Amino acid sequence: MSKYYDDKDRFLVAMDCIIFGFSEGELSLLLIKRKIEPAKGQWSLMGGFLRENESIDEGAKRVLNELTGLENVYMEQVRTFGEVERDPGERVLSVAYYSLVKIEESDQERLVDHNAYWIKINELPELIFDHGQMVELAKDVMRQKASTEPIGFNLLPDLFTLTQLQSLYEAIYGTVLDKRNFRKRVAEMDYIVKTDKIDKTGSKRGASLYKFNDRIYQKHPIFKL
Amino acid sequence: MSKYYDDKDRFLVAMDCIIFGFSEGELSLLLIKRKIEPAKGQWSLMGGFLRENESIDEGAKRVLNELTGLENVYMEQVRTFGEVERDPGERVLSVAYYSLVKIEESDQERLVDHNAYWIKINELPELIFDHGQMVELAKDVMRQKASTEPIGFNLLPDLFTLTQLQSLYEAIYGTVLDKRNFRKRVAEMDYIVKTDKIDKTGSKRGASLYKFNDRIYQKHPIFKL
DNA sequence: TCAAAAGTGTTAAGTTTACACCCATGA
DNA sequence: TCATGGGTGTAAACTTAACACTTTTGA
Repeated sequence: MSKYYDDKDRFLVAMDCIIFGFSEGELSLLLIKRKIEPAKGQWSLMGGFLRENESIDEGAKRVLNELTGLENVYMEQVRTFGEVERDPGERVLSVAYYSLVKIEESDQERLVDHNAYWIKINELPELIFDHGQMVELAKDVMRQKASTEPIGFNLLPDLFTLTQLQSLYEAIYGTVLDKRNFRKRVAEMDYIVKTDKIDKTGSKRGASLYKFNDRIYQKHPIFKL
Repeated sequence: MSKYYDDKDRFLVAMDCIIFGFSEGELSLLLIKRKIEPAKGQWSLMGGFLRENESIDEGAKRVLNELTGLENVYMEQVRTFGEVERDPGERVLSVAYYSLVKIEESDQERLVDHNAYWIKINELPELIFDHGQMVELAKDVMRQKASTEPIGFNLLPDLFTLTQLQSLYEAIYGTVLDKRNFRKRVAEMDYIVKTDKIDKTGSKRGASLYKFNDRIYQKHPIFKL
């Protein structure tokens, strides 16, 4: 099998997932209270080991799917963590991925099985190993990406109000945005399309529901929020 | 040794280096014309395999040092490439790093030993495997970083003229910049310090030499070019 | 009828861009 | 003396930020 590289070291490779969700005006992460060694009882990211027959992107998707049951989720690699002693049990490289999911769509039973909970991003517990570092980096990378590409819609229902959209971006940036300026910019993006549906759950008056149209976006892929 | 992870697959892990240099107003990459299999005779990035006793950052530095003899070089991880068939010989994950070096400082003999050449970035040959993709991504990541953090100075001599600095950023962005606007912005960065030295090699009149003062930068780490 | 969220334009401030000439020197 | 790169300021265009009131409706 190995033609050229027989004498080289080989490594365990894990994928760890920073899973973002959005609800009640706040970003959350899906975290695991570990039921097994090592680090039993402590909080960690969902992770899993890479297999021979899959790419690391596929591996990350498999790990995410195992926990949430979700397919076709937005995922992006953050980077690989490779300190020698990062896992005290044994040397493991870990490729960190972040993903954006709609909280309501994840499979509740699987979350229970894995002892997983949505934790608000401003109330994160201490995490094992270097998972805290992974989360910090993932937040930076996600924020940067979300400001220039329309990935935020992955965190919202297919139909959303402008108030929800603004609240999402306020959570991502950690700032308060001006409603009129925000809506002015949204109005310039013709791929954020107003539907004739009204959401009555958020207010008595009701708010128009919008959707993101990727086909239109692809024609003029300019985004800035 | 392995306490928990006995049944998991293990992988060869390489570090591949996208090595940027700057001369004559152009960015170049240090590329290898391979003398060994696989892909003998083709162009590739400098790479090497990760060892048990080193972190991936250390591994990348070792690989860069082996080729150039340089230490303390600016390096940043780009991301990990992990398609199953990316190396047709055998499955290998590769962590791509880019580095910024001063061309004159690299050890000429080592370059010859490795069959390495500086190739202008607009004249790159086809590269093996997914190295072309790595280069494209590294360019994006480097450009982005160079626009918001003062890493470009790693490509210039310690003393440089404003014309050289402008020419560097023109090469990084692939655009022409306005001389007066450029100098206005440089003047606002008090960590780009004018020395009393004059460079006479670039013009008859002579141009003031400047240096980057990291101590001052750290006090107000704001950079934008 | 009133509380609560939805919706809507204008102006000032700040930032970015465009642009042209004189200077110093060595050949 | 002249060709070459070094060095300098201002005004217009554009972008961003600040700001407050009216509408609708269910309780």
